[in-house]
Amino acid sequence: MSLRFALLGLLAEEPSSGYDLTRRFEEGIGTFAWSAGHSQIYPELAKLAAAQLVEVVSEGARGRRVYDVTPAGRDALRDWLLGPHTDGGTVRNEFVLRLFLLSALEDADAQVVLRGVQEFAAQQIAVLESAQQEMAAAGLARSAGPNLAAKFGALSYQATHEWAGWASEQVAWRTERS
Amino acid sequence: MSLRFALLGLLAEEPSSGYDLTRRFEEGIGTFAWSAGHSQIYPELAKLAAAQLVEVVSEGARGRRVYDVTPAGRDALRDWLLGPHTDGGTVRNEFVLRLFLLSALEDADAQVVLRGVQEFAAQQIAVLESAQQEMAAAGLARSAGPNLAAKFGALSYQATHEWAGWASEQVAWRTERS
DNA sequence: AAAACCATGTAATTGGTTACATGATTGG
DNA sequence: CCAATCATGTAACCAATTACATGGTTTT
Repeated sequence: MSLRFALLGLLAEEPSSGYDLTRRFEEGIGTFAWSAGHSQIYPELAKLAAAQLVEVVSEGARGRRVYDVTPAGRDALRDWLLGPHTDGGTVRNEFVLRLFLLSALEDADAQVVLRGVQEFAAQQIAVLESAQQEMAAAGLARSAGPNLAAKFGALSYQATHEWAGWASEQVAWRTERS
Repeated sequence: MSLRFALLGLLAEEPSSGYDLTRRFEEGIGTFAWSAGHSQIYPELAKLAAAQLVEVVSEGARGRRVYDVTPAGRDALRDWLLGPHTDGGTVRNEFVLRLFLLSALEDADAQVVLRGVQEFAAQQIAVLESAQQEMAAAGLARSAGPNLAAKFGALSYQATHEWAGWASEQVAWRTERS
């Protein structure tokens, strides 16, 4: 079900072709929230169009078809976003899974991984912050979506960075005690 | 592939039955990293046993079978954790997806959701912190796994809380300008 | 005795990834 | 004219969820 709404939301932000949407899933939204490949996107767009939640608004070269949400699609999206989200849905995140399983490693190995994680997080923070400054400098044409995503990413990586530091201390403390 | 390693990791921390593992996926690891239902776990345990990465270490009432990782399983897990993790894998997180699509809502609606998110995050932080204090008070028997998870959760929710506040300001600013 | 919970499994369906397939357009 | 990229689609396979199915044990 989530893919439907991801597509509706992306189209609500900006009308796009299936190809465009595939690219957009490789950016912020794909890194932190949800991703999909083109082989999943094209059939889903067809279904959404059949349900009249999206429609083709222009056709271009190479069979390119740009979709936009219909008013019905906007309503469906709004209902979903404002509706009850009791369970938060299932989560799949291989990166975080690795972090959670670290305690299965010997201390020295765990420290190596934790240092790597910290480095990676620091690097990502730097990338996102410089991107944000570029965007701000390039004028006010900052659309909400990418901006929200970048901020979310920066804060998430900061949390990861801090966690890795804390975890590393815990492991060191455990090593000393033994 | 990830499920295999999730199971190996959980068993490395503590030998468990399929039923136990199902419950454990409903806690920290399921909320932040990876989850699975029993109908996926039992067949996967059978496959892991066939590959000699896990083994049955005891049988109890009601056909209960407790599994533990074998040395080969431990090696496989270690290789995976220390191996190259170039792409971080795909991410699926419905909660975060909702956040990313918020910009499709009208400002007033978005503010309602953002306030809800902030409240939820604050509440989760409180729950996790009190749980951690309880654990600390209950003595030193704090195993690494749940502890790491709780800390990760607390930091993640803090990031979410901060993000929601920031996003709310952004939306308010956009509202005024229009 | 009944309800709640422990404990395991399989089958049917849906969701998602990888591989296969084709062709147009643009830039160098 | 060649390579890169744009653009769309389907098929085969694997992963995951939901529904079906059974029975033992503990608690009230």
